[in-house]
Amino acid sequence: MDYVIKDNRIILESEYFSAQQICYSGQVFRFRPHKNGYVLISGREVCYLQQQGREVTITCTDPKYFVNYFDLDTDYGSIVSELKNFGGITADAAEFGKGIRILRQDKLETVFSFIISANNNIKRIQGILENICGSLGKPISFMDESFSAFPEAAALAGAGEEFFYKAGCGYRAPYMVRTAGDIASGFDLNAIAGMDYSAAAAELSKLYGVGKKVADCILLFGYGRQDVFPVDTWIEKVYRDDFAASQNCKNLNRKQIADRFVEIFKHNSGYAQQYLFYYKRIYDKI
DNA sequence: GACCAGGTGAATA
DNA sequence: TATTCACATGGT
Repeated sequence: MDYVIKDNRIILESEYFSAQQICYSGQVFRFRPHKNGYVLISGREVCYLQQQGREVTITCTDPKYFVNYFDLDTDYGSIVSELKNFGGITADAAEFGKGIRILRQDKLETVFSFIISANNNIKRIQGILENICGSLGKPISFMDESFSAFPEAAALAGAGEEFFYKAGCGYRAPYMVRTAGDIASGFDLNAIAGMDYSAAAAELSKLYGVGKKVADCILLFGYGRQDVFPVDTWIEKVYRDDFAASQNCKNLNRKQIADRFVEIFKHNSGYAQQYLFYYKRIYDKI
Protein backbone atom coordinates (compact mmCIF):
# COMPACT_ATOMS: atom_id res chain seq x y z
CA MET A 1 0.00 0.00 0.00
CA ASP A 2 1.18 3.50 -0.72
CA TYR A 3 1.70 5.59 2.34
CA VAL A 4 3.71 8.64 3.31
CA ILE A 5 5.37 9.31 6.63
CA LYS A 6 5.65 12.93 7.74
CA ASP A 7 7.02 13.56 11.20
CA ASN A 8 4.74 11.62 13.55
CA ARG A 9 2.08 10.91 10.92
CA ILE A 10 1.33 8.20 8.41
CA ILE A 11 -0.88 9.31 5.55
CA LEU A 12 -2.53 6.88 3.16
CA GLU A 13 -5.47 6.42 0.85
CA SER A 14 -7.09 3.02 0.40
CA GLU A 15 -10.40 1.21 0.25
CA TYR A 16 -8.69 -1.55 2.23
CA PHE A 17 -8.34 0.39 5.45
CA SER A 18 -11.27 1.18 7.72
CA ALA A 19 -10.52 2.55 11.17
CA GLN A 20 -13.96 1.54 12.34
CA GLN A 21 -13.78 -2.01 11.00
CA ILE A 22 -10.32 -2.48 12.45
CA CYS A 23 -11.38 -1.35 15.90
CA TYR A 24 -14.55 -3.44 15.95
CA SER A 25 -13.10 -6.56 14.37
CA GLY A 26 -12.56 -8.27 17.72
CA GLN A 27 -8.80 -8.73 17.45
CA VAL A 28 -7.90 -5.64 19.46
CA PHE A 29 -9.39 -4.40 22.70
CA ARG A 30 -7.65 -1.20 23.73
CA PHE A 31 -9.26 1.52 21.65
CA ARG A 32 -11.88 4.18 22.03
CA PRO A 33 -13.69 6.71 19.88
CA HIS A 34 -11.96 10.07 20.05
CA LYS A 35 -12.89 13.32 18.26
CA ASN A 36 -14.40 11.84 15.10
CA GLY A 37 -11.77 9.13 15.06
CA TYR A 38 -10.28 6.44 17.25
CA VAL A 39 -7.40 6.22 19.67
CA LEU A 40 -5.70 2.84 19.69
CA ILE A 41 -3.12 1.71 22.24
CA SER A 42 -0.72 -1.15 21.61
CA GLY A 43 2.04 -2.16 23.97
CA ARG A 44 3.63 1.15 24.89
CA GLU A 45 2.61 2.96 21.69
CA VAL A 46 -0.45 5.07 20.91
CA CYS A 47 -2.05 6.27 17.70
CA TYR A 48 -4.95 8.46 16.71
CA LEU A 49 -6.84 7.43 13.57
CA GLN A 50 -8.69 9.98 11.48
CA GLN A 51 -10.51 8.92 8.34
CA GLN A 52 -12.67 10.57 5.73
CA GLY A 53 -13.69 8.13 3.04
CA ARG A 54 -10.51 6.51 1.81
CA GLU A 55 -8.20 9.12 3.27
CA VAL A 56 -6.54 8.07 6.50
CA THR A 57 -4.23 9.97 8.81
CA ILE A 58 -2.50 8.09 11.59
CA THR A 59 -0.96 10.38 14.18
CA CYS A 60 1.20 8.34 16.49
CA THR A 61 4.08 7.91 18.90
CA ASP A 62 6.16 5.91 16.39
CA PRO A 63 5.30 5.68 12.65
CA LYS A 64 7.59 2.69 12.06
CA TYR A 65 5.81 0.72 14.76
CA PHE A 66 2.41 1.43 13.24
CA VAL A 67 3.40 0.72 9.64
CA ASN A 68 4.13 -2.78 10.84
CA TYR A 69 1.18 -2.84 13.26
CA PHE A 70 -1.37 -2.05 10.55
CA ASP A 71 0.38 -4.41 8.12
CA LEU A 72 0.64 -1.58 5.60
CA ASP A 73 3.12 -3.35 3.34
CA THR A 74 0.71 -6.19 2.62
CA ASP A 75 -1.55 -5.98 -0.43
CA TYR A 76 -5.05 -6.53 0.90
CA GLY A 77 -6.56 -5.91 -2.54
CA SER A 78 -5.17 -9.18 -3.82
CA ILE A 79 -6.11 -11.05 -0.65
CA VAL A 80 -9.71 -9.88 -0.87
CA SER A 81 -9.74 -10.70 -4.54
CA GLU A 82 -8.42 -14.25 -3.95
CA LEU A 83 -11.02 -14.85 -1.26
CA LYS A 84 -13.82 -13.58 -3.47
CA ASN A 85 -13.00 -16.42 -5.84
CA PHE A 86 -14.30 -18.85 -3.22
CA GLY A 87 -17.79 -17.41 -3.70
CA GLY A 88 -20.58 -17.88 -1.17
CA ILE A 89 -20.24 -16.50 2.33
CA THR A 90 -16.47 -16.16 1.93
CA ALA A 91 -16.86 -13.70 -0.95
CA ASP A 92 -19.59 -11.80 0.89
CA ALA A 93 -17.49 -11.62 4.06
CA ALA A 94 -14.36 -10.43 2.24
CA GLU A 95 -16.25 -7.66 0.48
CA PHE A 96 -18.09 -6.68 3.65
CA GLY A 97 -14.95 -6.52 5.81
CA LYS A 98 -12.39 -5.38 3.25
CA GLY A 99 -11.33 -2.48 5.47
CA ILE A 100 -10.01 -4.83 8.16
CA ARG A 101 -6.26 -5.31 8.65
CA ILE A 102 -4.73 -8.21 10.55
CA LEU A 103 -2.88 -6.27 13.23
CA ARG A 104 0.65 -7.23 14.19
CA GLN A 105 0.23 -6.71 17.87
CA ASP A 106 2.54 -6.73 20.84
CA LYS A 107 3.17 -10.38 21.74
CA LEU A 108 2.92 -10.02 25.51
CA GLU A 109 -0.28 -8.04 25.25
CA THR A 110 -1.75 -10.57 22.83
CA VAL A 111 -1.03 -13.48 25.17
CA PHE A 112 -2.85 -11.93 28.11
CA SER A 113 -5.63 -10.37 26.05
CA PHE A 114 -6.60 -13.75 24.66
CA ILE A 115 -6.25 -15.60 27.95
CA ILE A 116 -8.87 -13.15 29.19
CA SER A 117 -10.96 -13.70 26.07
CA ALA A 118 -11.77 -17.33 26.92
CA ASN A 119 -15.51 -17.86 27.38
CA ASN A 120 -15.91 -14.10 27.64
CA ASN A 121 -17.38 -11.30 25.56
CA ILE A 122 -15.59 -8.44 23.89
CA LYS A 123 -17.08 -5.65 26.00
CA ARG A 124 -15.94 -7.37 29.18
CA ILE A 125 -12.51 -8.12 27.76
CA GLN A 126 -12.08 -4.42 27.03
CA GLY A 127 -13.07 -3.44 30.56
CA ILE A 128 -10.78 -5.98 32.21
CA LEU A 129 -7.79 -4.88 30.12
CA GLU A 130 -8.52 -1.26 30.92
CA ASN A 131 -8.50 -2.08 34.63
CA ILE A 132 -5.23 -3.98 34.39
CA CYS A 133 -3.41 -1.41 32.27
CA GLY A 134 -4.76 1.52 34.27
CA SER A 135 -3.37 0.02 37.47
CA LEU A 136 -0.10 -1.58 36.32
CA GLY A 137 0.84 0.11 33.04
CA LYS A 138 3.23 3.02 32.79
CA PRO A 139 1.69 6.31 31.69
CA ILE A 140 2.26 7.40 28.10
CA SER A 141 1.91 11.06 27.23
CA PHE A 142 0.40 11.63 23.78
CA MET A 143 -1.46 14.58 22.27
CA ASP A 144 -1.66 16.30 25.65
CA GLU A 145 -3.35 13.31 27.23
CA SER A 146 -2.19 10.40 29.32
CA PHE A 147 -2.63 6.78 28.29
CA SER A 148 -1.58 3.52 29.91
CA ALA A 149 0.97 1.17 28.41
CA PHE A 150 0.47 -2.57 28.64
CA PRO A 151 2.28 -3.63 31.83
CA GLU A 152 5.66 -5.35 31.85
CA ALA A 153 5.57 -9.08 32.60
CA ALA A 154 7.26 -8.38 35.93
CA ALA A 155 4.53 -5.95 36.93
CA LEU A 156 1.87 -8.51 36.07
CA ALA A 157 3.75 -11.22 37.92
CA GLY A 158 3.95 -9.09 41.03
CA ALA A 159 0.29 -8.17 41.11
CA GLY A 160 -1.12 -11.28 42.78
CA GLU A 161 -4.29 -13.25 42.28
CA GLU A 162 -6.54 -10.91 44.23
CA PHE A 163 -5.65 -8.06 41.88
CA PHE A 164 -6.82 -9.99 38.83
CA TYR A 165 -10.06 -11.01 40.50
CA LYS A 166 -10.77 -7.37 41.30
CA ALA A 167 -9.90 -6.41 37.73
CA GLY A 168 -12.72 -8.74 36.63
CA CYS A 169 -10.77 -11.75 35.39
CA GLY A 170 -12.91 -14.12 37.41
CA TYR A 171 -11.74 -17.74 37.30
CA ARG A 172 -8.97 -16.71 34.88
CA ALA A 173 -7.12 -14.90 37.67
CA PRO A 174 -4.87 -17.91 38.45
CA TYR A 175 -4.09 -18.23 34.73
CA MET A 176 -2.89 -14.63 34.67
CA VAL A 177 -0.70 -15.06 37.74
CA ARG A 178 1.02 -18.25 36.68
CA THR A 179 1.55 -17.21 33.06
CA ALA A 180 2.88 -13.80 34.09
CA GLY A 181 5.31 -15.56 36.43
CA ASP A 182 6.48 -17.94 33.73
CA ILE A 183 7.09 -15.15 31.22
CA ALA A 184 8.73 -12.87 33.77
CA SER A 185 11.09 -15.68 34.72
CA GLY A 186 12.27 -16.47 31.23
CA PHE A 187 9.63 -18.08 29.00
CA ASP A 188 10.76 -16.80 25.60
CA LEU A 189 7.92 -15.48 23.46
CA ASN A 190 10.29 -14.33 20.71
CA ALA A 191 11.72 -17.81 20.15
CA ILE A 192 8.30 -19.03 19.01
CA ALA A 193 8.43 -16.89 15.86
CA GLY A 194 10.85 -19.30 14.20
CA MET A 195 8.96 -22.52 14.95
CA ASP A 196 6.66 -24.47 12.66
CA TYR A 197 2.99 -24.52 13.57
CA SER A 198 2.81 -27.58 15.77
CA ALA A 199 5.92 -26.64 17.73
CA ALA A 200 4.74 -23.06 18.17
CA ALA A 201 1.27 -24.09 19.30
CA ALA A 202 2.70 -26.69 21.69
CA GLU A 203 5.05 -24.14 23.18
CA LEU A 204 2.32 -21.53 23.71
CA SER A 205 0.04 -24.19 25.19
CA LYS A 206 2.51 -24.66 28.01
CA LEU A 207 1.18 -21.38 29.34
CA TYR A 208 -1.64 -21.83 31.86
CA GLY A 209 -4.88 -20.64 30.28
CA VAL A 210 -3.66 -21.06 26.71
CA GLY A 211 -5.34 -23.85 24.74
CA LYS A 212 -5.54 -24.48 21.02
CA LYS A 213 -7.86 -21.60 20.13
CA VAL A 214 -6.08 -18.98 22.22
CA ALA A 215 -2.73 -20.19 20.87
CA ASP A 216 -4.04 -19.75 17.33
CA CYS A 217 -5.19 -16.20 18.12
CA ILE A 218 -1.79 -15.35 19.59
CA LEU A 219 -0.04 -16.73 16.50
CA LEU A 220 -2.33 -14.82 14.17
CA PHE A 221 -2.50 -11.45 15.92
CA GLY A 222 0.84 -11.46 17.74
CA TYR A 223 3.03 -13.23 15.18
CA GLY A 224 1.24 -12.41 11.92
CA ARG A 225 0.99 -16.06 10.96
CA GLN A 226 -1.40 -17.28 8.31
CA ASP A 227 -1.18 -21.04 8.94
CA VAL A 228 -3.80 -20.83 11.69
CA PHE A 229 -7.58 -20.63 11.88
CA PRO A 230 -8.87 -19.86 15.38
CA VAL A 231 -12.26 -21.52 15.92
CA ASP A 232 -14.44 -19.82 18.49
CA THR A 233 -18.19 -19.92 18.95
CA TRP A 234 -18.79 -17.63 15.94
CA ILE A 235 -16.53 -19.52 13.56
CA GLU A 236 -18.15 -22.76 14.69
CA LYS A 237 -21.49 -21.23 13.68
CA VAL A 238 -20.01 -20.30 10.31
CA TYR A 239 -18.91 -23.88 9.76
CA ARG A 240 -22.19 -25.45 10.83
CA ASP A 241 -24.38 -22.95 8.96
CA ASP A 242 -22.38 -22.36 5.80
CA PHE A 243 -19.78 -25.11 5.22
CA ALA A 244 -20.83 -28.38 6.86
CA ALA A 245 -23.42 -29.30 4.25
CA SER A 246 -20.93 -29.08 1.39
CA GLN A 247 -18.14 -30.80 3.32
CA ASN A 248 -19.77 -34.20 3.87
CA CYS A 249 -18.65 -34.21 7.48
CA LYS A 250 -21.02 -32.52 9.83
CA ASN A 251 -19.96 -33.37 13.37
CA LEU A 252 -16.42 -32.09 13.47
CA ASN A 253 -15.03 -30.74 16.71
CA ARG A 254 -13.34 -27.35 16.83
CA LYS A 255 -9.86 -28.69 16.19
CA GLN A 256 -11.08 -30.59 13.16
CA ILE A 257 -12.93 -27.52 11.91
CA ALA A 258 -9.72 -25.50 12.23
CA ASP A 259 -7.74 -28.11 10.27
CA ARG A 260 -10.42 -28.24 7.61
CA PHE A 261 -10.44 -24.46 7.17
CA VAL A 262 -6.65 -24.31 6.88
CA GLU A 263 -6.86 -26.94 4.13
CA ILE A 264 -9.44 -24.82 2.35
CA PHE A 265 -7.87 -21.37 2.69
CA LYS A 266 -4.17 -22.29 2.86
CA HIS A 267 -1.92 -19.19 2.88
CA ASN A 268 -4.94 -16.92 3.42
CA SER A 269 -6.32 -18.80 6.43
CA GLY A 270 -5.84 -16.03 8.97
CA TYR A 271 -7.35 -13.39 6.74
CA ALA A 272 -10.30 -15.61 5.80
CA GLN A 273 -10.93 -16.34 9.46
CA GLN A 274 -11.05 -12.67 10.35
CA TYR A 275 -13.42 -11.70 7.54
CA LEU A 276 -15.75 -14.60 8.35
CA PHE A 277 -15.69 -13.87 12.08
CA TYR A 278 -16.46 -10.20 11.53
CA TYR A 279 -19.21 -10.91 9.03
CA LYS A 280 -20.96 -13.52 11.17
CA ARG A 281 -20.75 -11.55 14.36
CA ILE A 282 -21.27 -7.95 13.33
CA TYR A 283 -24.92 -8.37 12.48
CA ASP A 284 -25.66 -9.27 16.08
CA LYS A 285 -23.93 -6.42 17.85
CA ILE A 286 -20.89 -4.32 18.24
C1' DG B 1 -33.64 -17.55 35.67
C1' DA B 2 -31.52 -19.67 31.69
C1' DC B 3 -28.33 -18.84 28.15
C1' DC B 4 -24.30 -16.71 26.03
C1' DA B 5 -19.64 -14.70 25.41
C1' DG B 6 -13.24 -14.94 20.36
C1' DG B 7 -12.49 -21.83 25.91
C1' DT B 8 -9.52 -24.11 29.18
C1' DG B 9 -8.11 -27.50 32.57
C1' DA B 10 -9.25 -31.39 35.14
C1' DA B 11 -11.88 -35.47 36.04
C1' DT B 12 -13.91 -39.42 34.14
C1' DA B 13 -14.84 -43.40 31.21
C1' DT C 1 -8.30 -40.84 23.35
C1' DA C 2 -12.90 -38.66 23.70
C1' DT C 3 -16.57 -36.59 26.58
C1' DT C 4 -18.17 -34.02 30.36
C1' DC C 5 -18.07 -30.48 33.75
C1' DA C 6 -17.03 -26.28 36.53
C1' DC C 7 -15.68 -21.91 36.14
C1' DA C 8 -16.53 -15.55 37.28
C1' DT C 9 -18.95 -12.05 35.40
C1' DG C 10 -22.19 -9.07 33.08
C1' DG C 11 -25.53 -8.68 29.35
C1' DT C 12 -29.88 -10.22 27.05
